[in-house]
Amino acid sequence: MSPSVPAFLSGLNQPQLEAASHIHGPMMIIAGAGSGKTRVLTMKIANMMHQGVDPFRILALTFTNKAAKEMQGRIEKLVSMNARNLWMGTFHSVFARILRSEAEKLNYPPNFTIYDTDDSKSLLKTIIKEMDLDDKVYKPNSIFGRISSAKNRLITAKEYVRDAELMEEDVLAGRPKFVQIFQTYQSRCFKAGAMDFDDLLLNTNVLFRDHPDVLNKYQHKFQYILVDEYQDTNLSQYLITRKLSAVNRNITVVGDDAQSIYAFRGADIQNILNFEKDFPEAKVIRLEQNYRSTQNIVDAANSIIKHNQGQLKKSVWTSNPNGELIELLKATSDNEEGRLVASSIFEEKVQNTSRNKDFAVLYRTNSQSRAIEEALRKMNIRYRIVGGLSFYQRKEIKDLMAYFRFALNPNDEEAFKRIINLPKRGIGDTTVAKIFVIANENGLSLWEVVSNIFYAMSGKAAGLIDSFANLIKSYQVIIQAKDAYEVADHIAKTSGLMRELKEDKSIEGLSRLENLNELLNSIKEFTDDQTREDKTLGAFIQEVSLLTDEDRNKSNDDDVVTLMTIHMAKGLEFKNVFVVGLEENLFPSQMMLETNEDLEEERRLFYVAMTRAEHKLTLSYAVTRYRYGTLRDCEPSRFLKELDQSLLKVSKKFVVEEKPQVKFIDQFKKPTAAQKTIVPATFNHQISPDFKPSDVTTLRPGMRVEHAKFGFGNVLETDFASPEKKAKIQFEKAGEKTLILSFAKLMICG
DNA sequence: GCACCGTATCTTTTT
DNA sequence: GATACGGTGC
Repeated sequence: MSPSVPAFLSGLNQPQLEAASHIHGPMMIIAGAGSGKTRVLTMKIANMMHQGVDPFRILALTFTNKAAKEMQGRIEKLVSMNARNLWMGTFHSVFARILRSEAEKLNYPPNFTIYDTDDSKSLLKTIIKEMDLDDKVYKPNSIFGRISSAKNRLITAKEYVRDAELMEEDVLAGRPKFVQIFQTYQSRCFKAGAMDFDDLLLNTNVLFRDHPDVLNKYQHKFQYILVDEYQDTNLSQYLITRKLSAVNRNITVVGDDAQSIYAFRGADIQNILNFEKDFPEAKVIRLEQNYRSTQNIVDAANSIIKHNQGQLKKSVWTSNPNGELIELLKATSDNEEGRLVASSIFEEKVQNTSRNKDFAVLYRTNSQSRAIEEALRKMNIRYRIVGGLSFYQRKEIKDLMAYFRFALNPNDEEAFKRIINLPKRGIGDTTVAKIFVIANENGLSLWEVVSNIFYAMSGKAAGLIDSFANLIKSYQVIIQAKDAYEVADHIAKTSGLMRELKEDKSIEGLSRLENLNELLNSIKEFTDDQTREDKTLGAFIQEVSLLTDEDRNKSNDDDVVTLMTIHMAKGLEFKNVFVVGLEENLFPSQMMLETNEDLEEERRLFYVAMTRAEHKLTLSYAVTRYRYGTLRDCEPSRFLKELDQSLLKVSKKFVVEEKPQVKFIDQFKKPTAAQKTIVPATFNHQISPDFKPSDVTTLRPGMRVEHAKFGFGNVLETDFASPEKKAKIQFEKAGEKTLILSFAKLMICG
């Protein structure tokens, strides 16, 4: 142990302490779910500073910018030092910053635009149209995916053309022109002074490859490098960290191969599996004690993940109490699933005085949020949806931002397309297409054409374009003189965007106007921040273009239920977690059933979802669900069968389908529970004290059984032939039911 | 050039 | 069920 162990490390367990106090040399921390990984990382950085390392020399790559900010705050408290000079953030934001200061080495303007996915796809669409290709064959979505995956493997358009194998693939796949699209896309981005998300990482690699002096500079600047969620790095990110740490070799990577869930965007689990090969002298630490979850939750999660092959050796355990069993809710429809979840939250809140923010509802796809939302709204439970359509993806926000972008970088083709005729100024698609043709044929930039339109065109359209160009020029003048808020406010008011929305009196129009005002407010906050040196609009755009929705959400302590995809939930924890939609073809996703690798990633995703829960985990599935606009039958997820059944408790809760108009009939049918449609109800079956589920394979017609929810009944028939083993049972009170035996807990009486 | 309407396609997940 | 696109009519 080093001579001076700071007091703040005293609360750590042995492996945690080892991880935090060992500063020099490479280290891999294999951190199981809930093992205090963030805490260790925070402590380790704090300890570095405590030992006298200049924060300016530390680079910490985190998964979200928000995580970075929080960590920074905690570090400052621990060492009572200013941690502002720490380089901390996501790969994308840190290297965007570096690329800006080195931009001219790559012949990019320092104020280059960052294209988001929408921009990229829209540009691809334009190119495909211009090339006169069939967009049924060349689908912008899949073209984008292929370009992205090439770039993440560090294959530029130039290299792609030279790769006979890749070209052959394209020919066989019926898209021989792919590489031309790739090349055009790349040169159009470059001409527009724009990088897409993948370019940020790719170009960092190019920068380091072609400019050894620059690489050398950063290798010496960043003497200590820490990478969180290392299992989710792709080749591009992996090479960046390996290059940067090659000199000092002070690299700490933290990760958990069991939580690798980003293969779809190029993450390579081999990066973490091979770390010891890259750094043979690496110290490896395993954090296996889970402090977050109850024994039952940890056991349940372990019972899932053990179905995967090829994991690093690691056994997550906990000394926490057993806690409650994992509850399983079965719903008849997606809407009922929502109501079951909402009423469970309601009940739990009443019984245990829980707060809204103790709950999270996690799902596989964003579209599942709607049913949950509706149910929560009806029960007056406040909630917040994280992700989905993020604030900065909303049309009105993108529109105003496009004005900002275009004024700052008038070669930004995507911004131009958005605003040239918005609000309507009589410049249609034909004219816009003409401008691009003129620019491309004469080797001129977009702005060169637009700002000198009379050299290229005449007539009414030319006049309209000219006045648009003059409007932008007037903005460019103001940008030089005023701060971000003043400029933004001016543009919002004079561009006509706000006027248009003010005239729209519909609910949507109102909320759009509100959103614009919210954007202006956040810009005001930006300029009011006293610690900020650069208050220009350009600085604002740069900061904002890499924020995720979660980063933006500052009102963290709002008392609301959180709704989000499992992907967004990574790294978070909640007292009560609901994982909904556990159905075949939804979770695991239909698209992930082809290969075993894909299926294993889905399983890891389920593992991540389960391990978010501290006290109570509830799973749910629906028997029918609306998909593609029609009601479809669903089968319970295979993951439910993989789960250790002894940890499962099939819920006694149920909700009656809403039938508002036929109440009086309901009263005869179900006198106890039918009126209140939303409040959870139970059959008043008093479960026997010695109730113990029997081995259901011995079940035969005529047997008398007890069910936890439905009470006593007689077996009418059994079906062991179909994959889902079922039994039809006549219950004394609950009526006739067909139960799936792998889920139903039945005790054979007598 | 633009507004309206019918049809097609879609849903994995995110920086 | 929602959006995005293409076609039609003004």
